[in-house]
Amino acid sequence: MLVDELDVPEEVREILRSEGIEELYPPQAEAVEAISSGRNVVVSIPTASGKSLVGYFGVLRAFSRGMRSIYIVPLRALAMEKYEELSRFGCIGMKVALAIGDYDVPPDHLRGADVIVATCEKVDAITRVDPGFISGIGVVVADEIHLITSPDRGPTLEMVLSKIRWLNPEAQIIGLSATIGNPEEVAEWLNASLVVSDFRPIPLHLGVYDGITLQLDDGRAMRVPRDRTVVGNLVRTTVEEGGQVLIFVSQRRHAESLSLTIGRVLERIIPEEEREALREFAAELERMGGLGKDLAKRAERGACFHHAGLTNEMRKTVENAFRRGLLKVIVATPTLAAGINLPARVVILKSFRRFDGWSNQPIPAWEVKQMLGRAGRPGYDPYGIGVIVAENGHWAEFAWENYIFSDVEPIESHLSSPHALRVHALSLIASRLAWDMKTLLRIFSGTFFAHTVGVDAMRDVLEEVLNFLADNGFVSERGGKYHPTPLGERTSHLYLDPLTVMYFRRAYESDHYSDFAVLHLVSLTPDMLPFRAGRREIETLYTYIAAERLYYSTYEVEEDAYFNAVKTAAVLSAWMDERSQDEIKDMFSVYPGDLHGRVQTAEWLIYGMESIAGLFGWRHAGRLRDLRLRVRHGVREDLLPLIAIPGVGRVRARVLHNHGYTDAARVAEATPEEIARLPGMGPKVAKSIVEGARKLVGRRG
DNA sequence: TGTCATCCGTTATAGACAGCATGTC
DNA sequence: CTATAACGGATGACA
Repeated sequence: MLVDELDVPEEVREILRSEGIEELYPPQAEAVEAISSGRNVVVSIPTASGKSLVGYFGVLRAFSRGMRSIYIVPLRALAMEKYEELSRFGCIGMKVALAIGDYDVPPDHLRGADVIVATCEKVDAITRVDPGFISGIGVVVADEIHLITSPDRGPTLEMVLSKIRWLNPEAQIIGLSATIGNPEEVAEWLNASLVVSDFRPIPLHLGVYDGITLQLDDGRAMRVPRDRTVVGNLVRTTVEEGGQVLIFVSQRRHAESLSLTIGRVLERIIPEEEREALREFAAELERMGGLGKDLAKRAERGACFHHAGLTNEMRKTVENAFRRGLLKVIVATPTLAAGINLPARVVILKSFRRFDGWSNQPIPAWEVKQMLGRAGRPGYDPYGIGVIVAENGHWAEFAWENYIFSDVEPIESHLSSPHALRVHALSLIASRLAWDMKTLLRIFSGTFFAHTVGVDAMRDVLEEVLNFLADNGFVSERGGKYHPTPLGERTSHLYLDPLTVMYFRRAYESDHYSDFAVLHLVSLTPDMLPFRAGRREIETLYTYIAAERLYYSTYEVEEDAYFNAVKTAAVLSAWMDERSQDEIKDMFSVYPGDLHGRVQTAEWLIYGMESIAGLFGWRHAGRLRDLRLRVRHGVREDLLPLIAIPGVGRVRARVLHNHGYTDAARVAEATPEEIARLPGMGPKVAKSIVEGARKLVGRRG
């Protein structure tokens, strides 16, 4: 099918042609045809074979027929990517909105949008507050629908789709998936046409490297001597031929050390004219400080590491340099596997076993396919090569058998877990979509779980969960009918796990207050992933326990969890004590990216705690606001009056404070020239800060 | 007695969604 | 195929 035949506005066809797309790939064409029938569609095709375009077609077709659509993705970074790509079609008058935790567009903005790109949790949150929202939606694209199989987040995706079908059976569902073992089951569940294909626009060769021979699945074999890093020569050959390499490892430390050693391999083969650009790029990273320096050291030689400990800025910088072809190698942890689109000619899976808390387990085949599937850069590479590194003959055989010559696992639902049912049963009752066992089961019977396992299998857990919710005041029960209590309603709207609220209650029932105790409490809840306290660290953490009166004692909680929460609270305290990211890394071995993530979670939970405290008439509720702002901005108490000024964060606020500008009013009285004389403030910044302060003070009256 | 090499036991291990109201250095 | 690499303390050789 040619782009010219595509049933979309001519402007859209022009945009596609301008990107070099003249003709659809066969599976794309098949999917487009299926979507045009108006039926639900499940598309299961390999990574990097143009799935997004299929989703975009669904969205565009909806728009041209006057319907609104939702594009559901699993990651915020993906949401931004899709948002940007869809925004290109703005010329046809289609309004695109982005709805994710951080960048929430106000609901009335969402109402005016034709397409909403959102994470599945966000869609869930919207339907909780306003179930009627769904009725105006014509098309729902569920990208990466295989994520249903994820134990922690899969149930949400499954419930979101089930709720949409329940509330709006007319909505067309388009499920996009990488290759999975049981696409038929998914299609059956959604009553959808199925498009399955293993077509790849750029041929992909898979192989296994044992340190001696690179054996490919088409029979070719090459002798590649191993170097100290095992894969050094593989990398060198590829880069010499003008390709780029993506290496996946299972530990951050490995990513950092391997990228350093690989750099020595590259050093000799990168031409002089590229080195200058690399030095510039390294200087850019260097300026970011901390980890940026580690990156810079490697960047000069054309290799970098990539993991979730990096700040978003560093991640994006590294990704862009790779995309521009400047960076030759990225050594990454699985962050990059499921994330944004970043192909390379050669993808090497350096270690396919990952520690799961018990032992080093082989990772599932679908993850391996997702990583290796990134091999082959459209427009640059004639082919892609995906290499699995095996330490010995045994593991080589394992790789061939389980990863190359075998099908990927079927996806399965984990909706019947107590955690998932607790959260989703409450949300259904809170949004008044269900009010008794019968109505709950009716909605749950539309889920993938019910389709594959049967709804009866969740009955017992559901009953337990309902008792839990009733016993603890989240719902009230009379004659088998459940009503949400104000507590249940707040819990659901705040998107909190009821168990988290059970932890909050310990504080509400206490007359005691301390910032540290609240941080510890928040870190104990199931909604926070705490930092891990090392064996050695625990000793030092006793200092905090001795100095602070916490809401829980060591005897009430599992020991590890207890100390992890103490460490998390200690890190957040250090952040609020205006320690720099470098200091925090030295003190606690916590990376900036991780810190930022926990800060955000803590802020959300403190907000939740603050907003529920009223229901319990907690005397100390008011103190949570200051704590939340301090966590958010990473400042001591005395800076709170300053960080309200636009353009002022923890650093500038401290500078202002040190020079006698202790609140917004004093800043407002200053002249921009005075402020500009302070260290680190340019005339431009000074002007905007003073203006911001004046506006702020003026608004207060 | 001080320094360095080696051995051996110990230790740590990937990722990332959500509320609300607006903007870091 | 039951991890494993890096780290840190202890020990011992040697000057």
